[in-house]
Amino acid sequence: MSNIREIARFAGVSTATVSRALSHPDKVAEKTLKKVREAMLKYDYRPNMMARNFRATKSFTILVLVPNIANPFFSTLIRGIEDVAQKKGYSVLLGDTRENEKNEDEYLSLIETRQADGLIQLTPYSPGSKLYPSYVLAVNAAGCEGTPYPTIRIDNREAAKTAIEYFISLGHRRIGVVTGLSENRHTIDRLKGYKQALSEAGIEYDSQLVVEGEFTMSSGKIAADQIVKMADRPTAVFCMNDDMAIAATQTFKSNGLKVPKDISVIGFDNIEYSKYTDPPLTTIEQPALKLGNVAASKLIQLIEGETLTESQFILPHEFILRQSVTTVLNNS
Amino acid sequence: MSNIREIARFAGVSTATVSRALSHPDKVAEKTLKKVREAMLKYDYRPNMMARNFRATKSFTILVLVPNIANPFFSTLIRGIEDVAQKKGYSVLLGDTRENEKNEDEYLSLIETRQADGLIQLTPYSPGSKLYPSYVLAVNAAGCEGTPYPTIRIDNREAAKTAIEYFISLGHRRIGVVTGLSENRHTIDRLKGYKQALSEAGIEYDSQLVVEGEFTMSSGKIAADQIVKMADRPTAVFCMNDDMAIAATQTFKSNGLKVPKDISVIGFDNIEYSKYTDPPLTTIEQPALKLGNVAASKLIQLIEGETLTESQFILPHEFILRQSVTTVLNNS
DNA sequence: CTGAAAGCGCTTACAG
DNA sequence: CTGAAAGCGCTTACAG
Repeated sequence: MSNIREIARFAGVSTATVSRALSHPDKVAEKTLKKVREAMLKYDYRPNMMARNFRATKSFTILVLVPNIANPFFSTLIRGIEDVAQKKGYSVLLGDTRENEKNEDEYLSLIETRQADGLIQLTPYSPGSKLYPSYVLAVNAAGCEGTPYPTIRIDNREAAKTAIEYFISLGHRRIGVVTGLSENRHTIDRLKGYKQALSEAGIEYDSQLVVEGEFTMSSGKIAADQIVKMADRPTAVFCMNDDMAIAATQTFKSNGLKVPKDISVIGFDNIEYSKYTDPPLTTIEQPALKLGNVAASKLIQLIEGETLTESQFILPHEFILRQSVTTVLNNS
Repeated sequence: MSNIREIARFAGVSTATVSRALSHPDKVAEKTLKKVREAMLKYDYRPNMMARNFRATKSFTILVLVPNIANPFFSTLIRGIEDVAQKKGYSVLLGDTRENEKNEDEYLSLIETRQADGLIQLTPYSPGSKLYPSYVLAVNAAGCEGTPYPTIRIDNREAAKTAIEYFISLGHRRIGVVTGLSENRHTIDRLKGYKQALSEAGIEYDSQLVVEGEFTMSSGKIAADQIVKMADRPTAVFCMNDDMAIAATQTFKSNGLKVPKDISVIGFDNIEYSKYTDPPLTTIEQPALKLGNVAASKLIQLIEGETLTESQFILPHEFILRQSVTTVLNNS
């Protein structure tokens, strides 16, 4: 717990020299450097980063706001953020908002009070619902079309469209969808893709087939229960994330339906669990780690004063074909 | 981006008074308070917490080190930590070590350099493998027997024993176990429970039935593949976490075994996914949220100078009976 | 109740 | 290459 003054005294130099020995060793004479280093070793000196950062008016910390850290898509993404942040000397402050505005505001104050240099927002707001003061740098790692700040994301509309087109190619005409909350931008973008695929195939959009979930497993279960009871049940269901798809699949099965024979399912995210469901889940892969990597590196660029050449970074998604989908039975 | 001096100037008072208006409003005259508050509003003043914390030589930040944030048990636990931390005015710095020592050392330096006031370590080291300098306060939220610092945990040995005893009560005699890495303290404690249950039932311990995993799904799959090929295959398998149990179950099934008819499975943790496997997984619940709550509140107590009355906080676990276990077939 | 002053542990422009 | 000095934005013991 020694400070720079003690080291200076012991090494017989000024505090300025000790500071230089640490930050610009090339500007210090070899002999002096040696003395200083010995003193640091002897007194087990560690620079006080709170002082350093305060002096530099920079916290070297980024704030990550996540709606639900228990969802592996988000936690993997966070891992991607951390990898880059750590490499570049930044720490990650975590804020699990649980989609609660009060929580979120409290976390955001960390930025206003200079405890974080920038923000990576993982909740996709509808544009304008939350505008950040201009001195906050924000990157929306799992963003969506129309966000007011730089965004890293996949093409959600296109990805959803691909899923629906695959159903259609196998003969499905009644295709259900389990969405997130209707105001969620992911929901909006993915729903666009759903509608577009239907329309291009000449299938009429039927709002009865759209069931609102909340991207949680329990909501997936509730949605599936609802679908099971439908008079004219869909033969295929697109769930807007894997958590809901996993819960829905199990719910269908426990209601006596066979997946995919009676009802096909496609998820979204490709979390690791989707590989181990029965049947293994066909899904859309979001490159979670990569999204996090890019988000962190772009945010750090902004923090360090560079300007971004683009404001939308669209990473490729991938259609992951497994066994939860089959051709529609010709029983209609 | 104004500072306390500007506010003082505008309000016509000293910086000391502005500071007091913020931290000890009761010590400031009503009229003065009003002037100061107006100035703060007008200039959109936010105190610089880096300066405040630096001054107080306290970061109001706790560091959480987690081996694998993609595992929902850990991410839920972190949520529990955050809830309490936020309430008490602390921020959570996240360090995903991936069980890599170099990563971990880098994160630990955040404490030595005063960027965090304390540490919650979620990786259960074998005692002595990592000793922290005495000025670091540490709580091992998912700890184990024999850790050298205060620990919040369940009784891992007893929990594992319960699982095995349940198998035995249904007639199982050849009981396999998929462990974590053998040096992991959780592995050690849970293995003790396994052996104890066998021994009390007069069943001989057979090391052939112990397969080492790494608490990951992929390792669970590998372990299951190995079990499937065993000449004298166990009729029941205890997996030391749900991730491995989920992967093992699916691997057994894709190898043509029926779960639980051909092979029974019990997991550990009770992550949400375990409810939606087919069959739903019988498991041991760890109170993840609660573990996090208690860890955070104990650590903050330590940081704030209180002494802990105990050094081991053992929270209750629960046996969760679902459908992945059945009586042994009388085919032997 | 209020202000002048010192100080938290660093860094850096300046002068030598 | 090195040191004296000023300053980052706060807080608090002290005096009034």
